[in-house]
Amino acid sequence: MADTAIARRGTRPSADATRDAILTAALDEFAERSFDGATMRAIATRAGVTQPLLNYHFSAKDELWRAAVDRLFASLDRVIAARAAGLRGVDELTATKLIVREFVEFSARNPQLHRIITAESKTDGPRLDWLVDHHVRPIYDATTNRFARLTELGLLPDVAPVHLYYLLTGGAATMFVLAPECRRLAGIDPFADDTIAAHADAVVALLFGSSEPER
Amino acid sequence: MADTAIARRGTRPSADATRDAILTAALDEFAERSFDGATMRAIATRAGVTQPLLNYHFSAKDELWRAAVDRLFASLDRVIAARAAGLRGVDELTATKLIVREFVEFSARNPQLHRIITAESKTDGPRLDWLVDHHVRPIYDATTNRFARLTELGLLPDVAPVHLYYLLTGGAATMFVLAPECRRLAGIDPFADDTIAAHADAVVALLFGSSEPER
DNA sequence: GTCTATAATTAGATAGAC
DNA sequence: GTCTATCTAATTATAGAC
Repeated sequence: MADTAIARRGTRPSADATRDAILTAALDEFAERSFDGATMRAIATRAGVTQPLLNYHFSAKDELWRAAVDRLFASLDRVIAARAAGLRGVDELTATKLIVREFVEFSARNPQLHRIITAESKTDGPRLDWLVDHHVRPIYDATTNRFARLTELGLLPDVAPVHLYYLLTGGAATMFVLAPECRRLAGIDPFADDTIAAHADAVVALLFGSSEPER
Repeated sequence: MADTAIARRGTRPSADATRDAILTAALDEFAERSFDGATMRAIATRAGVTQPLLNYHFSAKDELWRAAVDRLFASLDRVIAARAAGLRGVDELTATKLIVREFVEFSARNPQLHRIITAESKTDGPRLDWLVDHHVRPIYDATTNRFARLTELGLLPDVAPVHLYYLLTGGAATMFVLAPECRRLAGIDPFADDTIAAHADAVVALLFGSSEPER
């Protein structure tokens, strides 16, 4: 991050803000319409600039996609690392429950994360290769290692970690990924604070069999 | 189904088989690449016909999409109805566990179902309207009514049905929707028979707290 | 019914002025 | 850095022969 700031020294003052606006617009468009459905023109309009300017800041559509995804995962990593750092000394089961809650909350505040993962992970291709190698694998390894330790301690049902991983990520994120559907079906706003908290309660209760949320 | 057969009486013998091949190809393409990413040419090639023939059988791209989705949901409805019919007289908890297992199995054998739902339910639009009105709402209502009854009997944790619905559908389907990712991360084939069975076990165990699969 | 050929539209990317 | 104008390629859909 310091690197890029240094690398971009000498650019005009507005450039960084423009780059940022483009990345935000790109993330939303890619998440809502998937890679093929998102057009460079739509992203430009959403960012309040003209379309060729995107090709000035990012040489091609898929480079823009990678930059937007990088920023999103950096945000996730920052949030989870900060939460974990505040839990040193706490027993592993309680720490895991609280990290899971943080993950549910992040999934709700940033539905783009799982929308993009889902869109790209359905089919093999260069974007999936990149996504797994650069971002998903470290998260998967850390999560399944944690589950394996808890299962060994008898604190989780004896289920292979890969199943727990997809139960957790799918169960936590789907209501927010499918927010427009959820609004129609249930008549509720999944992004309301109390709905997010209730969903976090439900995820933790089903995974760990506890009905008492801890904070 | 009898209706369409009657309505199409008089067509040449090969027409029905061609229509069917097109629908199968369309479902796979739409599921893998989403609506915008799927091209009529790719569908035609996969079906072994030329592109303009799709516009002969289906007037436009989104009519083809609807026809393919209709056939898939008809298959789901048939499978679940058959399973439920075989469970008359069985107590509701056991029946629900077995229907959930059937649903997990169907999600594995037909990952197109949740791939298409996910792609379309991220954004409001005419295809989501149609999808919810014609297919998802009846399933949602039946599922949440069942959950509400079981919760009232104390057989499910006291969690609002909408949360259970998204925990179930997301938890059951995600591993199969993201099969290419899962292969890379865990090095396993999620579509292997024993993996599907293990995932069904895990879903039932976490939802209903039972570790003994029933059949 | 199914094909070949093609029209009309829209996409991503580049050239060049300011 | 950001714009206007435009190129090339690819898309859906239609016309018309067989």
